[in-house]
Amino acid sequence: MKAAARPCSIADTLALVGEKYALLVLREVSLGVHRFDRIARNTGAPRDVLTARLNRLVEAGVLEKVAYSERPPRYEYRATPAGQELQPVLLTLMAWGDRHLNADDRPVVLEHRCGAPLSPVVVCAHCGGEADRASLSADVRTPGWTTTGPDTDTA
Amino acid sequence: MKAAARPCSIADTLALVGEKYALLVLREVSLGVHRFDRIARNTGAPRDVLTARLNRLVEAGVLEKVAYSERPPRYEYRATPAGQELQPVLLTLMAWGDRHLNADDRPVVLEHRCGAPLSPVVVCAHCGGEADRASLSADVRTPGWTTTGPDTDTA
DNA sequence: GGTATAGGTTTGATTTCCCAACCCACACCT
DNA sequence: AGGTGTGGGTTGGGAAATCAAACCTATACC
Repeated sequence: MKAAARPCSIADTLALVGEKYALLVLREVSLGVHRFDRIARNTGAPRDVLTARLNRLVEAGVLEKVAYSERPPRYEYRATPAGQELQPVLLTLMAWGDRHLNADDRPVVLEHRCGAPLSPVVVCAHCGGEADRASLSADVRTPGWTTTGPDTDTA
Repeated sequence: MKAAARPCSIADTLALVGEKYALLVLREVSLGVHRFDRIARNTGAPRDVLTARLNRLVEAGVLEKVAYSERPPRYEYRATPAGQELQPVLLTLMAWGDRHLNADDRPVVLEHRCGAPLSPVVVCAHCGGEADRASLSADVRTPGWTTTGPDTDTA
């Protein structure tokens, strides 16, 4: 047996969208870029890799193919509701890069409906308080996996 | 010339933490697992890959090596402030996986200070309103790059 | 007919990833 | 003193993913 890793939704999500370019494809789609050629150029993904990513994301229900031409048959890629729910991941990644990598000039600035440039904050849906390190405690539900690792591991 | 991809903080951030296992390493550190062997087991990362990731994350200022023993010299890895600021990325990834991949039983449940199990929501720091697709508009600051691509396009 | 566009597929070279084995310095036990 | 265990890696070679460029199919445009 092969010493399985910790069961975790982060790992499961990354197994789907953690491959190279997958999240950049989602970025483009969510910016309104829906067609193969343009996604390829905007992300820099090789075309064969892009084909693989698109198929996988469609299969996973994150994107869907929508016909925009009958003759010749042509499709574009749009985010499903599940795909749109990945937007928070993109927002938090962007916020971190804006702060730590591109502090002096941000390549893209999102404007919120309220009129301000968006700085995204993660809060608790229940109380509205910020969800940072200090305000959270983990409840690990898999027997043998604590925050400090599996106790006396079976070798 | 080589048809550069869109300038973007998401891409820049992923160039750092988008390689395989990088975010899982961060997950472990943020769960209180700081040592090489245990991080290796809990993430499933091969040891050489883990060595490469840890060095890269230290070099990038996301993790730091802290000595916990002089003789023999031994180090553990801890998140810097910059590393702690990646927590929102982990939270949003986990939330998506909890909802779409592990809806029936979540492997880890985080409890917020308020007592409720955390469901993280991304809001605008300025007005506190939720930041979803409909409430955002993009301002692309790099000449030639719009939301529809570098040259002409119809949405 | 010739050219352009859109969305791929194929080919072959280059990078990563993976995994088992090995190494080193020390602690602990006998 | 010798043997065993632990922590934190490094090394080597094979498997898999990525890359760039060329190629293919179908249709529209001139």
